[in-house]
Amino acid sequence: MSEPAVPAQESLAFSALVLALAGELVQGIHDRVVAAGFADLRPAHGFAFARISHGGATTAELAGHLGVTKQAAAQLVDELVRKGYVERTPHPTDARARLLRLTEHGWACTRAADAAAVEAVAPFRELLGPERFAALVRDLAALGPKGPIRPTW
Amino acid sequence: MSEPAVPAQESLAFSALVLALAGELVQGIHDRVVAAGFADLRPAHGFAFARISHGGATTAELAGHLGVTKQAAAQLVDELVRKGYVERTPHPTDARARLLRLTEHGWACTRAADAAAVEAVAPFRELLGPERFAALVRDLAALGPKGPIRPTW
DNA sequence: CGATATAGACAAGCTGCTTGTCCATCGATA
DNA sequence: TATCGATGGACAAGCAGCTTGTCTATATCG
Repeated sequence: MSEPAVPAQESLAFSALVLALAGELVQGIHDRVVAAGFADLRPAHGFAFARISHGGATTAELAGHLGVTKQAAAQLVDELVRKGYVERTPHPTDARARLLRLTEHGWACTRAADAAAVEAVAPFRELLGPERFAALVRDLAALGPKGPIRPTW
Repeated sequence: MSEPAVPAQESLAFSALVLALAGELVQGIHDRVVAAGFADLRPAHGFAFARISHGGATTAELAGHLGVTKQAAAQLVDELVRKGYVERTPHPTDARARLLRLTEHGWACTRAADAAAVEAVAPFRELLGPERFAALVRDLAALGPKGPIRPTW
């Protein structure tokens, strides 16, 4: 075995770096979103917003994307509806289902989260410079990670 | 404002990619660790192992690193002790504190987790090739993310 | 038209984390 | 050395987010 000693170190460093970076991003984004006035949300809600804003989501569908049970998703949606971020509208073709849609407040939060993400990433971008940063994003994209899908936080 | 339109897109893509990648890594590593026979652990334990294996950790210290309360950390340590991964030893200079140490079983798990991380990263490494992957790791390291420290999952 | 699957809701329960309180011991200071 | 605030750790109670299990209404396929 002992052949890939350096690659192993590199791979370990890679996962540690990605995990550390993700933690820092989550924290940084969440802090800014809270500071922007959306203090009644937690990081985990981000993925739900992403899916709902994409359109065509039902509660069961959302549950699948978040990797949780329907009840957990229903509870989360309930909370977001109570807080005015999401509304349930009748589904055009399925009388059982309810189509989820962001309210204006929900869209405002989404915009704030996007701005927060850009701000949180800005120092990294400046650290590497535009070219190297662009290359970094390109290489990360090339890895084709299959899923925000699962929150895991 | 509208000046940084493309950078904004790029920054958004960056955070989305890092988060997606982190989720995939967590899942991939955890699955392999479970498959290696350590089924009684959850992803969140990883950070605790990392800190304890580093040496010199007490429960309160661990709590700080994990970003949770002392009680939560104490509970987690209790569980790891019960399951045979960690042992509490007397602290050499502080009669209040207990020094945390991995057992042989704990070290075995750490080795399995490292191997799992390397395996989980392998496809990415092959996708980019050794040179581009090394450059990627170098650039990520240059960002100097300050903390595994906080689990957030 | 009948059988099976699915969207969503209701109920109960568990687990991981929190806050609050307490004691023993440490470190600094008088 | 005696005292006092700070700290490591433990105990207790409570909460929030998630789970499994069950039910109804509707959809879809034979």
